[in-house]
Amino acid sequence: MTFRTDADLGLVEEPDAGSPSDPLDLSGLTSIVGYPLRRAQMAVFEDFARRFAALDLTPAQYSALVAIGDNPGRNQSEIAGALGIQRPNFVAVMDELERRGLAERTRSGADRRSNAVALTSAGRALLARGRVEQAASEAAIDALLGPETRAALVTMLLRLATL
Amino acid sequence: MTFRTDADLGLVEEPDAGSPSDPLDLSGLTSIVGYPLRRAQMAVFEDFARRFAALDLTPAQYSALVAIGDNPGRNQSEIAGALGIQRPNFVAVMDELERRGLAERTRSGADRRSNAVALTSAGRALLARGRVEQAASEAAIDALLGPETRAALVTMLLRLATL
DNA sequence: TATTGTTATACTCTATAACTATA
DNA sequence: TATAGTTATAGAGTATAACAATA
Repeated sequence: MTFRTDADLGLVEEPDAGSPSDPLDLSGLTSIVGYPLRRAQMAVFEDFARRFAALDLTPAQYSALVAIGDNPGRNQSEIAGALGIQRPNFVAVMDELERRGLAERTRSGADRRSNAVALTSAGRALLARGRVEQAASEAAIDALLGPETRAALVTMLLRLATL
Repeated sequence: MTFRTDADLGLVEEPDAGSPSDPLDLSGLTSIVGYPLRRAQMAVFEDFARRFAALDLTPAQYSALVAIGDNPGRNQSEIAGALGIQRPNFVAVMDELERRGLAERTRSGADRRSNAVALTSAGRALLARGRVEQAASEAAIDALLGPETRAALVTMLLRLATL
């Protein structure tokens, strides 16, 4: 397995910049991890928004569905903490999921301060549709990078997240 | 060169989650590019904020300094477009850089609608200090991933940004 | 006293419409 | 009419303080 390590992939200018003038020199930015990281995240999240528009799910909502579905019975703080979402901000996420009948909060018997959260059958059904969309998104990235490189990228990003 | 492709790097729970309970199963998220991408960006941008606090520069401000410094005489729209920043939002960035005496707008003679932008000597000096901080940041990532893997990561991210 | 869920709030980032002055 | 810069504004996303209920 080989990786091209020369920075110039013809990405010196935006695809949607619009201006027909000479491309700018962004070599001072494209080589420093943080900048390509931001640009890649913008592209992937735009792709996510397109694919999940029909399901009306934001990244935060989808990640909550996955986390709750794979960890039923946990409380809000645990789910929010694992997702890196502040507890106060997760309240609105749960409010919306509950309003749409996708998830439920039930006052825990053991500790009546906490809400055990779980998916409804509608939530599980929507999550299943989301996983199909997500698989298509990964397939598109596989087509762009190759499956091995995509897997290596995920490993690198998870390690980078420990910085 | 080899890359570990197994997903589990012990990243199933947040370092700062605080809760001493069982770690949650986030395997449904950590394998799908978008989620590790977001977490990595959060970590790298927090690192950036720490390193650049003394220089009082946000990522957007630093990227603007680099882009202007490497492309003197271009106009605002070209710089903003290349950075993926909406033109209206770039006005405030330039306002602040100009207020701090780091950059200047000069009405172009050829087309008096446009502002040619350039760094002042103070801007060039601060940019030089920023590049030193940035090099230290890259060195920290090198220490975490290894230099070859870091370079491969940058290449992958630039390609992913074309999705 | 500490913790869970919650409210309120503020601050940043981002996106769009519309204005002005130039072309 | 079209474009560069600008203003105003609205919507996300994210962060902290403080409160009520419970432990």
